[in-house]
Amino acid sequence: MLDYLEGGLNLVKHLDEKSEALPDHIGWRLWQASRAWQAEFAAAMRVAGHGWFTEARAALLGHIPRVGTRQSTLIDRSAISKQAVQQLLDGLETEGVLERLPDPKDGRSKLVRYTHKGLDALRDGDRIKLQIEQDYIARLGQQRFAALMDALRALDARQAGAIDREAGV
Amino acid sequence: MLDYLEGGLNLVKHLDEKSEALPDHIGWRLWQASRAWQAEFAAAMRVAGHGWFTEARAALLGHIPRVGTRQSTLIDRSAISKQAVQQLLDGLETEGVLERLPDPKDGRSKLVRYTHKGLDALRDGDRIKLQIEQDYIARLGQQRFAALMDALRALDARQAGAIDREAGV
DNA sequence: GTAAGTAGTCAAGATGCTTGACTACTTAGA
DNA sequence: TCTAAGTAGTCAAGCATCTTGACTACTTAC
Repeated sequence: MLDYLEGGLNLVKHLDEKSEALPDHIGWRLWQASRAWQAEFAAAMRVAGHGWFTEARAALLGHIPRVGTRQSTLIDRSAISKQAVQQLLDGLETEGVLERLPDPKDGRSKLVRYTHKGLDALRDGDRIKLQIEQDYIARLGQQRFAALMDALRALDARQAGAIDREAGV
Repeated sequence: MLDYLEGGLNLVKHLDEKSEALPDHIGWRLWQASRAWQAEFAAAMRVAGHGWFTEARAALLGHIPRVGTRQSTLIDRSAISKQAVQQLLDGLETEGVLERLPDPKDGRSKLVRYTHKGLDALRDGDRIKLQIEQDYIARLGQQRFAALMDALRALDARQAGAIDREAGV
């Protein structure tokens, strides 16, 4: 193997770029596409003045409906530990995007709610999502885009189903 | 892994209960699908005895062809800083997955090469990828799966094009 | 042969996550 | 009604991943 490398950089380059293609399986493609979307969205959000926006925070916000939610619900819903959720909420609260209120129904619990600033960001986010989607449709064509969404939704349904079976539901 | 999938289940539940539309845009779907694939793959790798396997390391290994590569090439190719690449390589070297050799052609440079252990992991990884893919095909159907891959490849091509334009190529 | 550029390293720090240990409150049940 | 168990949230410490800045060693261009 080293013989190849010692044989000259051109050969190595050739092997790298032509003979051994970069990964082209579904996992790699999904990862690349997801990263690209995240990067595009985050950049647009920063341009729109939401400098506090990060990927981790976005992932959490994706689980908070506009009407707000209980912190414990959020913990159940997101895939991370309650301490991680709490730390992210601390940051978002400091940024003024969210606020936490005591739950009048349960003295242990807290309600997480968007501030005005948070709702503004959601609105901008929706606009940016639509813009990116329009761009994707323009490049893929309506049909291929629809097929993409359809397949992704079907995959999601399959995962929920898998859990149902595991849980004996 | 299960935590994540459970999150997906709760997502569905939430839709039923509160009927507030949760994210259903392309970015969210891509993110969910990508995370699910990563989790499934990583779990299978750990079961196969590759306990050192993590997502960050996987992302780096995805850029290292079987014949190995120069560290600087790896730095160019991956989207992270050279120091981050180095730290990941340090870890993988400690785990015995990779080794670094001086480049006989360039005294500054180092060659990154898989060890026997690393090549074993690649082989298991390929097997697992195929298994997951077969599972996806079984659930989506050949046609929908092909449409998914086609759309993802088309998106990737568009991004490469965008970069080319930015670089003035 | 020297100035500029490239490859890699070392160090310090930020972010995002983890586990463990804890307080405060609610609920179930003898 | 007590009390034990469970739930909601917090505090603290630590790990993994990634960043920027400063540096050494080597190569290349002129």
